[in-house]
Amino acid sequence: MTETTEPKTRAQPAQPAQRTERRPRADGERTRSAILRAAASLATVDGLEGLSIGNLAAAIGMSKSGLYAHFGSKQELQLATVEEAGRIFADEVVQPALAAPAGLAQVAALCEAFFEHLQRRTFPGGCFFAGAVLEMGTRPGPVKEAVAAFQAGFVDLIRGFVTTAIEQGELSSSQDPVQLTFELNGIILATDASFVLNGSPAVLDLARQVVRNRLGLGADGHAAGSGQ
Amino acid sequence: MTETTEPKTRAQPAQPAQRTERRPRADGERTRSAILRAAASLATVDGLEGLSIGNLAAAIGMSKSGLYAHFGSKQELQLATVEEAGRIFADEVVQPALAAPAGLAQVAALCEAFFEHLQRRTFPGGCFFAGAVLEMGTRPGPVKEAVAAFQAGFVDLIRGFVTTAIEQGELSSSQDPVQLTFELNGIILATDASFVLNGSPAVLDLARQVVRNRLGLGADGHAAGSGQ
DNA sequence: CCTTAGTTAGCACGATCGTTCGTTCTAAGT
DNA sequence: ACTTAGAACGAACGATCGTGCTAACTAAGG
Repeated sequence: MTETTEPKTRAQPAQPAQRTERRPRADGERTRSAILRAAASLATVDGLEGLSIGNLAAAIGMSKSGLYAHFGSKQELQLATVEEAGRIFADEVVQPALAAPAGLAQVAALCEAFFEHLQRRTFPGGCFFAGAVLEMGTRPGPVKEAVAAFQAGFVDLIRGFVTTAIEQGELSSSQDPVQLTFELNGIILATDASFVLNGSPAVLDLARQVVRNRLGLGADGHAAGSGQ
Repeated sequence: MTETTEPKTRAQPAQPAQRTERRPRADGERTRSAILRAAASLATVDGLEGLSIGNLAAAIGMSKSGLYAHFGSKQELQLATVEEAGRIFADEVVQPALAAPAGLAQVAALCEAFFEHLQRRTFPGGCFFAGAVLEMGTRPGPVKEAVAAFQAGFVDLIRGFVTTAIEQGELSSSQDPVQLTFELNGIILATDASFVLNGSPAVLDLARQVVRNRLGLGADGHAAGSGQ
């Protein structure tokens, strides 16, 4: 043993190169990012458990052992993949919503950003976390915990937006933010399920209309009417 | 070749023992049922793809090859498992709803039957189809088609109930049955996701309240008002 | 009773799983 | 320039995957 007790743990990006311990090389970091991007995509198709080292290595054109060296175990790879998916989700869904004005518009922006996240087909299997929640929910362990934490954070985010909208009088104060948040989360899940199953973006228009109606917004601005 | 072209397909229970072809034995049918019941349960934990012949055989205490003889391939086992899950779902969720009076009460009864289906913990991994839809949605083939068909049938069922409720004047005719069905399906999915992830029946009460409010029903039947 | 055919088990196969090891190459710190 | 250690590789491991093949057992129709 040359140094500390922990053998391999990474995950401290904010370390001031103290003590000459654990210094990842630049090309390694680039490869690791490429691995995780591919892993997040593959996981939406094969699941986090169905994701195999061999397939993943073949997908990015490197050897199993070379890839494996970046993570000490499959579980570490899964955890890093969840992290990566969280970053992507934060970039594509949360950030656009944060850029919107607080209140009802922010709630709508969050939903819209999610729908565009699906429509843009960032992942071939729809929303990473929608699948991961149902897959890992029955598998206790650190991976489930990570997925649950992200999901809880997302729900908290929605509820915060909803609460603000109520405080600003844009939603009736008789509305329960918890219930409305639950409904919006349900709309999001139903949209993802239908989109994944049918592969058609038609459901996104339905979902947008449902969100507008539920939030008491007019039909987008101009063309109201038929829909469905 | 002794008879028809199809080599092994079962799935015709209503056959009058014609021609002395394909006569399954009583003990075989019992075993097959036991296999499928265990398969449906295991699939809600490991997924339809993660379900392995070895695990399943060990779970019911028989050999891999003995079990395998009941189905010619893993795909056939998956198809039979989806069928079995469909039967269970029809018994536990659809039937109670069909027993309710047509109209708004039937919509509520369907949701309530689903919540009780979860609460009773028929499957350790929550709703079979909620998981199967997201898992198989990205995997083209007969299994996905079977899951999609069941899901479509369930949505049609809800929409039929909703439409009847509107026709009977129990719901405003300004409501779009497609949109309301989408919302109810979303509530169901969100309930399952939360229940699977947290394992707590607390979310069921929230879901029940959300359904009542969405359908314009008073808080349970007597005390209207506060409800928060 | 005897025959027939559906069960079931045992064994083994090629493939793939996650994982380990030893080695080579190369980026980076001195 | 020399040294150090991360990065990537090929090969191989034990285990398990789905899938066959064969033989013993047994319920059921004649």
